[in-house]
Amino acid sequence: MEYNFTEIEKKWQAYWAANKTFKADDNSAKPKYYVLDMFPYPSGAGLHVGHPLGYIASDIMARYKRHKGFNVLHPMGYDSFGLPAEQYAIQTGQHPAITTEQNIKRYREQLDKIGFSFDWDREVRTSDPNYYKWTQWIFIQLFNSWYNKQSNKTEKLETLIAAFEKNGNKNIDAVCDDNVKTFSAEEWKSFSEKEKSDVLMAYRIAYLGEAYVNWCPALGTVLANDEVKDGVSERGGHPVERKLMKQWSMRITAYAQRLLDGLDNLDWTESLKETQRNWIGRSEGTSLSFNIQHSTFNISVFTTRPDTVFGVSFVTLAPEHELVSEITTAEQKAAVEDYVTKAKNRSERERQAEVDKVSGVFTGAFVEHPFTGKPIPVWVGDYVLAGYGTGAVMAVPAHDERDFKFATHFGLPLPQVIEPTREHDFKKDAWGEKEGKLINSDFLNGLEVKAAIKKAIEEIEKRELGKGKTNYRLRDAVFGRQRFWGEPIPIYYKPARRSDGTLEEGGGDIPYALNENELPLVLPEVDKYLPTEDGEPPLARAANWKYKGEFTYEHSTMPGWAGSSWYFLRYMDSKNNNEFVSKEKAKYWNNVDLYIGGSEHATGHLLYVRFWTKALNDLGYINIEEPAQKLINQGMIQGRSNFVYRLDLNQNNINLIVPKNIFISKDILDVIVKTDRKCKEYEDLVKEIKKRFGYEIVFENEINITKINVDVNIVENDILNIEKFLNWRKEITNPLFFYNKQNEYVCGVEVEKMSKSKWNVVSPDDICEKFGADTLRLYEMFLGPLELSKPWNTNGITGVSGFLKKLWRLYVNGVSEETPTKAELKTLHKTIKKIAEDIERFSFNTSVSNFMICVNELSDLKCNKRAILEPLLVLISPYAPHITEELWSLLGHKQSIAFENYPEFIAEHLVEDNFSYPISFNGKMRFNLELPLTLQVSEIEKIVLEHEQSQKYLEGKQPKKVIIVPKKIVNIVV
RNA sequence: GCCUCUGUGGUGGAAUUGGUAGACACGCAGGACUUAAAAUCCUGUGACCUUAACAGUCGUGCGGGUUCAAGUCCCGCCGGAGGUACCA
Repeated sequence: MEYNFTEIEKKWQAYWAANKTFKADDNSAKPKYYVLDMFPYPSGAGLHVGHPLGYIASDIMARYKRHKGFNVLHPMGYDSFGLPAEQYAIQTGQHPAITTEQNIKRYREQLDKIGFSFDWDREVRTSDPNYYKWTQWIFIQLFNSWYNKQSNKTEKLETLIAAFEKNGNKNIDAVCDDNVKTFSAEEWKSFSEKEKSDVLMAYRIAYLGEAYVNWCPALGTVLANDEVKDGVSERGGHPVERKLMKQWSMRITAYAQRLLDGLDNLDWTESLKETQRNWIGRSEGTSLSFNIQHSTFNISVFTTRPDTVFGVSFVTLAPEHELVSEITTAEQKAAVEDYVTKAKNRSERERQAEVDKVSGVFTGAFVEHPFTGKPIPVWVGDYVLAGYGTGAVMAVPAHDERDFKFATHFGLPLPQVIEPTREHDFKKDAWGEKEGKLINSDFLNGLEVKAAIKKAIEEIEKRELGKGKTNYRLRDAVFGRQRFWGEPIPIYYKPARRSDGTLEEGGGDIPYALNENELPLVLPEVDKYLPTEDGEPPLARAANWKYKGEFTYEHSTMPGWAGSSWYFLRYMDSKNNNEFVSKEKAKYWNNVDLYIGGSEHATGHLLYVRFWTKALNDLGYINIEEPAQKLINQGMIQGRSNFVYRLDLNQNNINLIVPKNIFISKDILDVIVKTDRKCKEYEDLVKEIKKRFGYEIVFENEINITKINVDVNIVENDILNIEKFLNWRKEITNPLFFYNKQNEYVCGVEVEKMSKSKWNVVSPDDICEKFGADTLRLYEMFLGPLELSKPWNTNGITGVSGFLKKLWRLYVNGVSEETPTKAELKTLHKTIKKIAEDIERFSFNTSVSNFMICVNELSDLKCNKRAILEPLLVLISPYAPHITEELWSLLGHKQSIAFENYPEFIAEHLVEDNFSYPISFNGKMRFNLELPLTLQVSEIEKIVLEHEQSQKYLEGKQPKKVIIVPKKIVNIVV
């Protein structure tokens, strides 16, 4: 009987679906195991072979844990809101819901072919109103919450309002906007509705605030920091500007310290944790205030180097700093205004591109040095960022690289206050290291930098010039998107009214959240997916879309990360109509035990999901502090592009009118180029062309070659299939292929990202069709360690498919009930041990190797014993589920193999009487010697030294030292 | 610049705690079966030198070090990948 994978795989996929084999149980006595793949966005291009890599690994874990007696939750769904579908809708007018539906269908078909053990009953889609109802619900909870620094927790807004009513805000220690004024209980009570709303807005976790945002004109929307790479949008690569806008935002900064601390207990890769740490960017320092001469204003700066305070030679403000216009003198006004306007209008990209260019302008104003009282000039420079710290720095050019550049550019003094610990040229460079002794610094003189920092902070605090402070680079996350295809933000606006109920002219609008029972706020229909003529988001086009027919809804939608920030919770209870997740189910499933996905989500999704989890935890809805305990980043599978090389005769050849389609095999071309055409291959080529076309080719300079991408699906092991090639490129007529000695056309190879335009996309469907899903699964694992990026190439796939055939052959002639031999048991139990170790450390590539070794050995032993072959099937079934199910049923079983107990490792089968010792002399292995393990070390030494081979290496000398490690090695030092 | 990871045959990779470097697979070479091909099976395969056979020398990016013993640990350098960057 032949191994017919097509039939087998279809049969078992249907069986699993019909029997709901992988349905997870919410009430089980078994221990739980939650294994999750990062939410895929269903793109129009479908899956390529890189996508399933992580899914296969997680599926192996899921199936393995089922064998191990766990109740496994292994769900899948779609992050189905997003830009590409909307861009497509703009181009075609087709509703994104329709294209999304089609794409999901295609994804599902592709996923089904690979034989994953997902519990599809729990599927979720972020664009489904039944799902986004709860995303909106969570938004409302965050809108109605604030961060209490005293309890270090998110709390409901009622506790804050109650406190305001009692004592005003003077005892409140909250994470809030900087500009909140202090008020008493009486004042609070006297505030109008609008005033109260404005005050509360400064405290809410989800808040409407004015901030500099990343505005992307081409996409017509704002973007979060992690959606901007190198000054352009991550999706589409469009330029991004900084723009002051009123935007819905999330106060993630409140969680900065907890997000940082939480990392220590997570089982994530060090690099991923480092990326998050850098992104959060904690730095400790102090604020320090500088009074402006002849003025009541003062400039507060943030510095991590208060020790260098006596080295301050100027103060720099960000162009956006609010004091710039206040303090600029009349003489400098024109120059400053000019500079500020220019700086503000520069795009992010220009700003980054010109990092090395120093620019700035003097304001004409001076501050007093807080300790010496000396006047210090105030400058404006765009190397100071408005959004970080206070938007102002004290510049210490002798000890800070950036200040140094600025100072040397404008000829400002460079007072030195630290004695470097090694030779240093202050004319060339700043001494930025936190090492050395303080000089020229009054009370800090003689101190080491670290001690000086401490002392300086003490002194600053004592004189009430500032306060020790910790800053974070992390910014609040912009939450509104001026786009159509996203969750509507469940907010409407009421015009402000006075306390007597009359409309306040010009009082603005007050945002209100919808009632929970009014959710979901369904995405309305629009005539076009574009902004309105006055630049309002697409939702403003929706006709008659008003709250209670009267009040305007918020027109921006939520960002892509909203739905994915809590989906791991929804899978636990995906059908719940009353809650986003029930407390009991959240308690049972707790968090994700294994999360697999790409490292590109390090600063986006993985930070946001941790943030939402902490907030929901604080509010008491769940009892989970971190979403995923263990996380693995699977590597990227790159494309492996193939090329053909066309000889270009147009320019350099004296005979101009010759046929164009001459293709040279890569190996021959390499020889020709390397020898500069002084080789037999080139002579042959010239002859061949002459023979075929009647032309003598001559090149004056270099040989001209055009490299052409060729569809990798018509190339096998880098050998071009000529017939398919000509079929693919019908326009090529009368071609000449210049082959190598094997009469083959060898293609060139380059590793690039997998993409349609490079003709290097390989679909898993093709592999499934040609080799079967089990081979695809094994091969993707066999390719190398999961975390490593590697190019896709099918060169070794025959080895894996051969292995499955060999496995099949072990079973198809029937099994015997005889007692297995010692050798057979040894092979089996060796494999059980290895595979268990491999899985526990996620080393799936080595487990495939170990299966091969096992099957090779059993084939050599001609093993057909049920007692060996049955456990082996269970071992392999997580990796190659279809073939093992089939063989399992051929062995007479009526139930699926999926829940069979994992075979137990019995150590005694591996016990050996002898060990083959490698005998080394001076660390060099010379020969092996098989010795009984019962021997004492002294006996081993005696036998080894007396061995005839040893005599040769001893050359009659006495050994200096003999090292014997039992069951490992013998090393003799001569 | 900084941070993280990484460097092993012709190729993908293995070597889990310092203990026989190159498992397993591809490729290649030779052989069996076949009219032939495919499929399958067997043998060999790090480099060098040499042989009838044995044996020998070198070898995990480069240079040092620790150790009886280093792909593995330490120091310095070089290359590759990813992240991040006027964050005061």
